Amino acid sequence: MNDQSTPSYRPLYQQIKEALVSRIVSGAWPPGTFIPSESALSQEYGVSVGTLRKAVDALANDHVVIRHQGKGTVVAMHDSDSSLFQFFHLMRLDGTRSLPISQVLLRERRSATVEEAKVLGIAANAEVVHIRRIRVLDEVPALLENLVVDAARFPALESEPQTLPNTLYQLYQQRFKQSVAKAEERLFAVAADAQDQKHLGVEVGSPLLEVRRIARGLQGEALEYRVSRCETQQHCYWNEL
Amino acid sequence: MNDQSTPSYRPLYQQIKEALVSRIVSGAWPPGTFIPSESALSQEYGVSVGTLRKAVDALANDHVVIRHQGKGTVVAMHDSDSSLFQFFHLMRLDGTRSLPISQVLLRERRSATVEEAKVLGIAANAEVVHIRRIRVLDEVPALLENLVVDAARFPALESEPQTLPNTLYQLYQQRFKQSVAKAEERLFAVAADAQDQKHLGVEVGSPLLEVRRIARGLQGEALEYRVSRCETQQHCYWNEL
DNA sequence: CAGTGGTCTAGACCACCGC
DNA sequence: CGGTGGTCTAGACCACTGA
Repeated sequence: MNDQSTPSYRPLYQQIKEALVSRIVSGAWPPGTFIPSESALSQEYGVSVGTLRKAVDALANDHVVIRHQGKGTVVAMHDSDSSLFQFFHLMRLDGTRSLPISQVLLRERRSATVEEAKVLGIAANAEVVHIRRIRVLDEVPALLENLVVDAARFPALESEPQTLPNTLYQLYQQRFKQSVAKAEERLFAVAADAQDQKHLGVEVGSPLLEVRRIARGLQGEALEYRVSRCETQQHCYWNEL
Repeated sequence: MNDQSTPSYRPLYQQIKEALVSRIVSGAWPPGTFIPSESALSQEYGVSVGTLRKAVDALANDHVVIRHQGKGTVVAMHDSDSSLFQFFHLMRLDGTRSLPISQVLLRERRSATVEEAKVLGIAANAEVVHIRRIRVLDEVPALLENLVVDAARFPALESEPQTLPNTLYQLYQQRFKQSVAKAEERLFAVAADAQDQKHLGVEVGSPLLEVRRIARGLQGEALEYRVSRCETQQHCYWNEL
């Protein structure tokens, strides 16, 4: 919900939500740390607990923060089971899900294409880091991923760390202080080309599911543009409405 | 009264939410009608306004009900613009969306297949109504839909009404008192067959997006099983994470 | 046990709608 | 103007956690 049409009046809890987000973005509360208790925060901001709760509720709803009754509220990390599957919608035909392991095929720094620059919101000839990898599920190549990020936002990603982790968003968060908070995906059915044949072991021309994802940070900035091609004999893309 | 000392603790607002849902399901508040005001309902249930609000908030979040500040809260109808697109995730490549018009190709009553019976939760040889239609977007055939519903739950749907409306969920709600509240979709990439060629005008073997949807009612019962095949040259499937 | 988040209350005031 | 939902308060008690 994003209407800035009425600058006249803004609910307190929304202002506080944004204040909390910027404190997280600033690095004052790194992922994995517990934020102050609700009563402490309500005193700090000079509002009632109920109002502060509404702000934190909104953050928890956006998966920015995770509540734990009796313990406290922790800034979401991209390695907790709960958030691992937020951006991974492939599942086996029987409904079970697990994360694929990955094998990097290409990793380079180059100029952005027109499309990439537009999606990432960077200058026309700015540099990007391009990673291509294949992801293996149940010992079968399931996904061929191509992703680009702004090289200025992710410095030296083309060479460091030497080996890339399975879950890149975790790396983005820990090494580059960039948390992926939401994403938009557009899905297409496409015909496999020679590259798909080589890496996924499918016939040229056979149908593949192509997922084009724009991953965004806590404040809506585009962080990554990712195009994945997936075989849907063993797996499918799952969605709840 | 609010005693109900349940063995396992359940928050009051959840109990009230369910009470409200069953009143909607029972037909006491048909879609489109305004439910009583929050203060009236809080008195009726003997709880504070805040607690009742939390119940209604949950309903609004599930799109069961729509709030209108200054007017009241209305039971969701499947013809309001806001809910029309809840279950329709196809959009043009430029991001705009509109609803397709439809043309019925087949409409019959027959025995359920094993898969259909399992999905709909009905007996192995129970009867279903099967509707096949083609949906046209921007004057181009975009979707080939096949859907089945339990014939017992939707009596005489195979023949009445004589002409089917564009938005079937509206018909389900108005004529059969069955509101689709949520759905699960599984997406696949498939190769077009002769039937797809005939109706969508694509080459046999060309890639299509297949969407298999289970539509569920207010209390989770499977109402409809729908398999759609879609051309993704002009359109794509859109999702937000 | 003290401290956290989760529920619930009773009331105040504000923004909005329709008459 | 009265009635609706939306915000906010101040405080109580409950359920859960960990030392």
